[in-house]
Amino acid sequence: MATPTPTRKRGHDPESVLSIAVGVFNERGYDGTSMEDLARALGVTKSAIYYHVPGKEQLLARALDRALDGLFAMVADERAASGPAIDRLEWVVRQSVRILIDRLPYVTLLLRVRGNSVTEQAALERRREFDGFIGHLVKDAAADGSIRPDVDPALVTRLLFGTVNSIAEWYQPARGASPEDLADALLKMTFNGLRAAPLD
Amino acid sequence: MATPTPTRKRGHDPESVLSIAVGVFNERGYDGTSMEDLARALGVTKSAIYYHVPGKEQLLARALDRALDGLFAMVADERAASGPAIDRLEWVVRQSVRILIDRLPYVTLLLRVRGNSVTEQAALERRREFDGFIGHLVKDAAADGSIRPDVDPALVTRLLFGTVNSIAEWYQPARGASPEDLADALLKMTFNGLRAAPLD
DNA sequence: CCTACCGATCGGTAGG
DNA sequence: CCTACCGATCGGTAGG
Repeated sequence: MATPTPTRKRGHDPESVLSIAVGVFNERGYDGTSMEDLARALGVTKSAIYYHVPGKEQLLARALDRALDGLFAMVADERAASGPAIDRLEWVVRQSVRILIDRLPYVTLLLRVRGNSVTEQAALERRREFDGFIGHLVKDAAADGSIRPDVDPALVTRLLFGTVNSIAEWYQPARGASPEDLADALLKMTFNGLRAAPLD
Repeated sequence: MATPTPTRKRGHDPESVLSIAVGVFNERGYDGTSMEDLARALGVTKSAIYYHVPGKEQLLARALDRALDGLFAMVADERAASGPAIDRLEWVVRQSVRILIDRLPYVTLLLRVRGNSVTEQAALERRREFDGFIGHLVKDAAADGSIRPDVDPALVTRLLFGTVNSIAEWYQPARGASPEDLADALLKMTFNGLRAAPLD
């Protein structure tokens, strides 16, 4: 016989609480969101939230891990890859766009973290590690001559992933382009340039 | 005889309060900043702040106006200009980078606004107006065939200014590139592409 | 009367 | 999960 599931009248579990909470965090900002705001969004009282999760900062920590775990899983895959650096860079950009859209609310939250708490500082530290990995890849592409030599690789890294990350500012899953189309457009602009090819 | 200047022992005026406050807002987030935080940064008591400014939200409103006024002054200039759309777009990108760096703390704050108050909603509305202006310019460049036809102009607008705005995430005036060098690098990437020209 | 604040506290709300 | 609360702190204001 299966153990009977404890009765949950409204059906809230840690997972649904997290996903709704992250939505509210992204709407009002983490600091701008009170536990009362979350309670309203969940349809329960403020205190009831503490039945499901240990507290506000734990919700943030779990959300940030979702984003970072996705990015680091990709890094692990890339480390096993070979081929020209610019192709690997293109693959990483494509995967980053995919993860950003796949885990949009979590990545959005991550991109807004400023280090106001230990939880945020830990997330920033992992994010810096990810950025360092990208930086190496761009440097490799510069060293083998596959990207233009007249721009500093560190600057390219920042600008390129600034473009990727900016997608989180406006992307709406319901009526947006597919991750693939979006990555195509982004790579056309950043790798080949917006200028129409001269007709000769 | 000159009227004697009123004694200001600590030298705080609305301007210095604003500039210090915006620094703290950007560090901790607007909602994450208490008047007590501001007081500490100013070296006065919390109450003393109200002698200089009407309140926290007024500080935000004034800061956001600094950013938006700069951007709209540029729009006014551009409306008087002529020439190929792609050249005007390049000019606008260059000026946007200049303004972003010139007014870095104010633009940074603007880019983080989510509409949590009437003040923030008004700023978002002005920002959307600016974005609409850029959108038109990109559309003009697409219509006259000076930018590649295989990417949606609305998407180009978002990605291009996503790249520009992302500068606010990391730029440090002290040890950063000049606005001109930064705009050069950004335009090289987005207009001409990162790929090294093939040797033929 | 003024400028430039301070110490204390207002009514409400925060996370827990 | 709710009712009933807490220690503390929130943005803002009182008199001097």
